[in-house]
Amino acid sequence: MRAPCFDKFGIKKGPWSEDEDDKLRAFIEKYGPFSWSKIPRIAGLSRSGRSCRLRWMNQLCPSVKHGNFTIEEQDVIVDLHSKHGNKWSMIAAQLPGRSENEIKNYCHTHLKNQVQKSNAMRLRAHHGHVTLVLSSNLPPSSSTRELSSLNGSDYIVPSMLTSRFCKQAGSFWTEPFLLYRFMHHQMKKSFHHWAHQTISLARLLSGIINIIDDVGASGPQAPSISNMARDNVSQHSGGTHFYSRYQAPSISDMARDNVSQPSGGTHSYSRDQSPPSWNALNKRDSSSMMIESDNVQEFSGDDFGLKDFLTLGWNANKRDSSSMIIKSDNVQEFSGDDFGLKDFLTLG
DNA sequence: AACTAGCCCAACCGCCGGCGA
DNA sequence: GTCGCCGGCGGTTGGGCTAGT
Repeated sequence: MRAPCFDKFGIKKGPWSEDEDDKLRAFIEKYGPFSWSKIPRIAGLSRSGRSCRLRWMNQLCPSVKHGNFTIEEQDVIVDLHSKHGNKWSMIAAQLPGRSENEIKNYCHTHLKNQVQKSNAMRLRAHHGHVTLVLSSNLPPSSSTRELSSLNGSDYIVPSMLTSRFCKQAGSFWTEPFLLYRFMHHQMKKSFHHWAHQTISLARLLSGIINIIDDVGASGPQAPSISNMARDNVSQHSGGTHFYSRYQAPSISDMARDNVSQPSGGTHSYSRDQSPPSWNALNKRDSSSMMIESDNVQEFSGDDFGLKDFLTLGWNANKRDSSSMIIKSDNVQEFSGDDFGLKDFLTLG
């Protein structure tokens, strides 16, 4: 909060005192907000009319609700924002008791944070169901505090699982809020539908949770992303720090170069004809964005299922997220020519 | 315990449109 | 027509607070 001060006209700025609040409240409750420019003088406040208006509208008005947004309110915000953009007053009009400033602040913090953390996903045990929501694509500078926002029931899923949902990711980089809308209104719904309709997959997902839970509870902790950044460690695997010179094309590069997302078994990347290795993909940006498959069951099949994938030594914990959290004791299995992304994708 | 990073949010600011003189 | 005032809107700031190191 800014320290209280007076401008050259003697107008006070900065936080409101209780006394000022009382004066403003008493005045408006008695006379109503008839003229903001006159209120401060008549009410005996050394404030600008605009300041009084803001204070009343955002804090003092009895109809203003304070506290966390409910899930329903969040959904409304996401939906309306996706339709109307930064029309805070319009959004606020649909949320009785919420000021536009509050909604604006909410969007600036929560939604943008979500966008920054956009590429991997996490599984969440939720009312007995499994839901899939986006988790973090955290840059190396991300603080552990950001990571700590994952709650205890969030589990990180190998990024390959996210691929099914990334076909619609093309606009993520140009219109970030679409991502959030997509998260809540398409992905979640889509995943519910998909998970419930695919019995084997549902079993698989349940298995993943159990595996991750077991491993995460007792397994070794992956290094924090901040520590990895500090140590210039690009990837952690089975206790060994990987330093690779190979750089997979970043998603932002792909967006810049207008490279289409690989999809449906035609997995290609025009800037680099050889498919990047799984290892390399995990290094930068959202590897999962580049992994695409229409046939998710291939991950649960006998030839090479996700369960096998996990039991090959993949591990996860609850501290970090996205690919950082997934480590492998057999990472060589998934890199290089012997088992490249292409093979991985075409298995089935 | 001290330090750091960054989240949170109240409050400020500039801009714009409406309206009356 | 235009000038100034006012209120509304959206963007930005800055300091408290807190979790992580």
